[in-house]
Amino acid sequence: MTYKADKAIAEFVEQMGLILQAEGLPRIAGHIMGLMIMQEGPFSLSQLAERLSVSRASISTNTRLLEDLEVIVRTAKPGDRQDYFKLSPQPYARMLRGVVRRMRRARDVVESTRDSLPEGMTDTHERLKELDAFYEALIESFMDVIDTWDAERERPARQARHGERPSA
Amino acid sequence: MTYKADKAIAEFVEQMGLILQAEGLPRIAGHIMGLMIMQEGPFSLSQLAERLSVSRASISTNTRLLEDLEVIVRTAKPGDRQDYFKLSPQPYARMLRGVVRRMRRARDVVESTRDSLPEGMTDTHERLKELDAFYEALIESFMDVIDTWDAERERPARQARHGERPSA
DNA sequence: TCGTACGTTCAGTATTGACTGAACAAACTG
DNA sequence: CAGTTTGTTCAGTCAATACTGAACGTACGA
Repeated sequence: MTYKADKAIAEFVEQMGLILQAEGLPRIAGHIMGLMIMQEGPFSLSQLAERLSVSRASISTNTRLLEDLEVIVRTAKPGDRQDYFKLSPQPYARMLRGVVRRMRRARDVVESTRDSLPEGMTDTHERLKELDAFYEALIESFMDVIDTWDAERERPARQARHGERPSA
Repeated sequence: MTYKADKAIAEFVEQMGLILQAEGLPRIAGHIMGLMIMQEGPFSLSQLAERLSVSRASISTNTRLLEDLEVIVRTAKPGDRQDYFKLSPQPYARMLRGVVRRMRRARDVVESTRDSLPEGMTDTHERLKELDAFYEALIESFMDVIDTWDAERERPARQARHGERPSA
């Protein structure tokens, strides 16, 4: 019944490509992430290139991107010169941190605009304050989700921790 | 001191263009939104085109886009055949609803993949469950923010409600 | 009914950026 | 040392899409 598994993997990889693309990331980054969710890995750069049928150059740039986003980590196997990649622990929470950073920048724009506003534009001031408050609420809400996830991680685990190869 | 105001408006319009663009929307949509935050309006299609120095065609498509996102509303002035546009009440909360919709679709992908998974891939199943839970938490968190904003609106106001011109 | 103003849509253009292949640098193997 | 393997980077290509100008349909006014 490996056929069903392969089909499910292929479809999910494709879909994650589209989902990540909708978030403004390269499609291949989504493919990599999707594959790693479906199969634990770790995968070498060449393995990823072959598995996803894309150039090693693309894999290189996209793994670096995902590494910057802290979604994946680069690991090494003893006695092997290749770099290996796998999902980092709590990859989604880490990714969310990046979103929060972007949102803080947007909020900063709003605030600096508000500060540079001449007197008398009280109505504009009010609208900017509303937008500022909205960003604030959103950021705080995100942080809550992240914290919850991190707390989950702290609990040292009644099950095996993610990211450990099973001995079998 | 109108110079300072104009400069602040121009800069904010530009920045909102970049911010919206980073969210995957057309830059001009950001310009429109930015202008409407800085100046209450309402603006006619032609006014927007001239004010932002872009074609009326672009304004037409982008106002329709923002209208679909429920960020702006189309209004009419008695005795004037032109369409006028202004920010809708709670524009940001409404925009957030769209994000939630997108996220629900992503979550659906995860769930349907999980359902179509053959027996034995317990590890994969686990990771998909984690992603599913993450989406769930995020969606719920968003909904909270939206509800808070809506509740704020319900309260008929100790202050002037947004979107109403103050008499002063 | 003709003329005008308005908004939409469509074909074409330009820009952005994802992806590739090739050249390259560094680290290992013989 | 020469030869391989591995990852990165860069120039070039291709596809997606934002934006424009023009043509169109519609509704209003004389």
